[in-house]
Amino acid sequence: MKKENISDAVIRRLPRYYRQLTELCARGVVRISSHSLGQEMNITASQIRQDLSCFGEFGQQGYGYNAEELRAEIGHILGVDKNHHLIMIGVGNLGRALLHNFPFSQTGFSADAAFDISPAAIGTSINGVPIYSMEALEGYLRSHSVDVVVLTVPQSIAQETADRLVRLGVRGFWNFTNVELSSSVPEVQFENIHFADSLLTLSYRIANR
Amino acid sequence: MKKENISDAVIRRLPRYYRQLTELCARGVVRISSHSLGQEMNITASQIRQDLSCFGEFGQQGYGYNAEELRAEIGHILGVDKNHHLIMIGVGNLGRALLHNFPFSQTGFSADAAFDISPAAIGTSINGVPIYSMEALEGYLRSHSVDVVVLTVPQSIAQETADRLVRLGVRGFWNFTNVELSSSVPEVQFENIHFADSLLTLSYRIANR
DNA sequence: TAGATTGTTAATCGATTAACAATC
DNA sequence: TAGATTGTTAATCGATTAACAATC
Repeated sequence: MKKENISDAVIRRLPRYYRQLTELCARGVVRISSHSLGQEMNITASQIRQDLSCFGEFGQQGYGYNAEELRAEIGHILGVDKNHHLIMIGVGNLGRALLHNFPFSQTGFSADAAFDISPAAIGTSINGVPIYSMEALEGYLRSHSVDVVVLTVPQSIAQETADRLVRLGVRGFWNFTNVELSSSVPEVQFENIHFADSLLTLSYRIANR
Repeated sequence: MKKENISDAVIRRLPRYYRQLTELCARGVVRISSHSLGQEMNITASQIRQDLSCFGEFGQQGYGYNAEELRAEIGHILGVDKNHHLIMIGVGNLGRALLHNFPFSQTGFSADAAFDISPAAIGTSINGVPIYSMEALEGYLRSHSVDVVVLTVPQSIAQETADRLVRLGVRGFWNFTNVELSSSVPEVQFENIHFADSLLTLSYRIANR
């Protein structure tokens, strides 16, 4: 029975399922039960079946799930088969690293452009992604559709940059600025990567294990 | 009343409290109640008081909390006043970006060394952090104490590298490899930054907002 | 058919929120 | 003192786990 409201915890497990199934498929596994998938992932079979039941019925009694099929279904739920358009604001070390290494296309995104204030960077491109000046932002967004902005700008201008982009119609932010961003426009989605928060939880755990 | 077992959810909120309090202190705020802190963070006052009560009593009835004091207490719980030693394995784009930009010292860590296989990189240093060859790892760990290893190596060698380090005594991993690592040594702690998982949850949300 | 495993309902567990006596 | 706010206990809510009828 499909659910209306799906909890954040469920959504955050979906990419893990997808990752595990991708690996199983690569290993040539054709068929997998919730029980054995759970064993591989350290999760109960119940939880897997509950999670999946939020989105539909993908298995078969007495058989389990077809790995390739389930992988495709979860990929579809996550949107890896979409062609989302993405731009990056701020091309420092981290931005460069992402443009060089992150598999945007495998996750359903096409990295179309980057923007920076550095005169040395403007006009060049990284891994095929052209870098424009920050002044070109308005013009670009008028003529291109952008689903997600990767924010890799300095903390000091993070919120104002986000506000500017929201005014231009952007509704999804992948936020690496370590600033808690917010917007008065309710449908705007922020996904934060807070490196420091992550390391601090590790710091706590190594001291209290 | 201090608690024995503290849930992961609580621990993951601590850095956010710390971050918010740091900002409040910078703004010159001296005194803060759980209620007003909660408003700023979109969290209930109850939850804040519950969370803090896991670690001690830091407030005063009728007054609230001294911002600077509470910040210091939470910082202490997280270990920002420790001098943890950290090394990095794999100095690609992402590793470089972290060495250049991440405020290790502000989080209680000293980045002591990095290791890579690239002959061009070995012998150089980044932001004062020397880069050694992977063969030097055993010797280094015999003579230096290392609390956390930042893993920024290719996926294909992630698990074997982790195993090698566990054998050498490492018990904390900050894992950027996008591989689900595990160890048979129970006290080993992994903290994962899975960029793709993060972006995929955003992909889901912009399609289902 | 018999065995296996699903999807779903019910039971349990844990985390969040509310309430309030204690007290600054 | 009166008002405010804590720390903590109790109530609620939601998420995880267990159970099981349905069925491949």
